[in-house]
Amino acid sequence: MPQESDSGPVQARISADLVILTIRESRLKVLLIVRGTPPFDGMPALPGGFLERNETLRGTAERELLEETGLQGGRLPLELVGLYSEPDRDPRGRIVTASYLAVAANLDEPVAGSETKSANWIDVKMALGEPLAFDHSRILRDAIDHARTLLERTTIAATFCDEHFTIRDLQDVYETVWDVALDPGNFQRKMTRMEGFLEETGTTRKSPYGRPAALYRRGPVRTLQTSIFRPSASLDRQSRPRD
Amino acid sequence: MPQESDSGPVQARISADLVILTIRESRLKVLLIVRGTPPFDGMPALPGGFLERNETLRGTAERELLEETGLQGGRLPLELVGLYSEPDRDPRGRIVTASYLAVAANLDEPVAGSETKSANWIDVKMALGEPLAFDHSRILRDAIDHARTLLERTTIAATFCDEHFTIRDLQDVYETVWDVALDPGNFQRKMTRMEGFLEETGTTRKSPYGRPAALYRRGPVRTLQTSIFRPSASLDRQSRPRD
DNA sequence: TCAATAGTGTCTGTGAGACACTATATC
DNA sequence: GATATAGTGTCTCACAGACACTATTGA
Repeated sequence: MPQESDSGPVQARISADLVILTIRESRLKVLLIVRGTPPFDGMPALPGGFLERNETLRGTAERELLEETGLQGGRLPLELVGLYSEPDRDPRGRIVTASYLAVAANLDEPVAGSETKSANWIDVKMALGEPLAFDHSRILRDAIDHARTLLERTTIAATFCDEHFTIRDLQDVYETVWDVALDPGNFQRKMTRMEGFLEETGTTRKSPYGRPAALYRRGPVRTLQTSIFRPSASLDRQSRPRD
Repeated sequence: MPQESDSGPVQARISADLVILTIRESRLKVLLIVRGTPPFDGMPALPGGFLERNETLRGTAERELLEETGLQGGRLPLELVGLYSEPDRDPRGRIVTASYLAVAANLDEPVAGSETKSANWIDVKMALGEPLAFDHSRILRDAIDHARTLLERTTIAATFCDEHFTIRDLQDVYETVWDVALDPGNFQRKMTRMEGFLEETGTTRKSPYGRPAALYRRGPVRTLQTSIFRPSASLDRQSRPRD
């Protein structure tokens, strides 16, 4: 039986941490800040902030996203991924954290906040390989997994692109996030036949070489009824290794 | 600009509310308690409890599940569904609630706790039609949606069944939760060909009439790579934001 | 012309759904 | 025998993947 002091309801501070993903130079990047205050002073961490009096936790995440990237979170899909509540996960005291996933088109360099030494887009593979503050390595890992699944079941891939994008742009998103190679012909057909994913703009975009590609914008559909197949999901399906 | 008293970090109590689903008499049921204390005294509500000093929020949910049903939550899939953090959602003060989904085989009648007038299995369609305490109607709705999706992508359907079950039992789960009719022959083939979902027991179970059915137990696989197709009966949901 | 990228045609294998059929039980 | 439930065979259609082909641009 636990001691009296070890049980009973507890107050806590609640924070929202953000995993903001984008693609730059065909690499999946995550926005990491470098902490400027203890604990973990000088270590990379996910951006985040505490729940305030008159907001929801999603509001906290949107506010933080705006501060870090200038993006209006209300217009982006902000996905709840996980909840982290281990009693000793934060040396400052009892802090429960929700993680939100945001996916953005190629953005300008972020700016460091007041309590932050710097803010940078870090290659995800690199970010997963180095130690992060708190339990942020785990939070990041969970969010990446979540993003990969969202690509199968939703149209979120389009939010990695600019407002007007080509089908090849979209294919790059899938290939980068899943780290696989897809057949351009089959991908083309799949996307154009999928009702509501894409809307034609009637315009094209020139390439330095080759035939200009048709430009699309994101269609109204958000969830797919028939999921986009993801190759090499530990199955005997042959997928060419990438590069 | 907000007033000074309206902003700034805030402490909160955190609770885990449970949506415990089971199937009784081919109907999807949810465990609802009737509150015995204000606020919402006498109203039906989801069971739940507050985060305590030395536990995770999942631990809170498992403790509550054990108290309400006698089930060891650690051995059941307990799925985080949503997070509810509107500032005025609870008249007692700032309370942030996480909802967890639990799916159980046909259980005995639950017993009422100390602050609870009664606890009962309620038909889900009925529970969605009557007012519940707090924002529990929304929490319940979100959890049902989540359960329907989990049936497509995981083997959670088996947790609605007893340890040994027939393929027809499993089909009943899908039909009840999705509210559709499936072809028995095709369902049979689909399940038996799906690697790792089912394990043969070598035994059969007699029916009052007809050929005895082979009994299976749940296999090791938890997530499906190829989702079980859900007839497009009620695919009316677009992604609703959860806080 | 060639090289490069966009996009289409077409074949093949797999799997879902429809539904007829066989198998095994009770009455 | 009839009836009910379990389970299989088989046909068709749709779609994913492989890959050859056409289309449209710049050099």
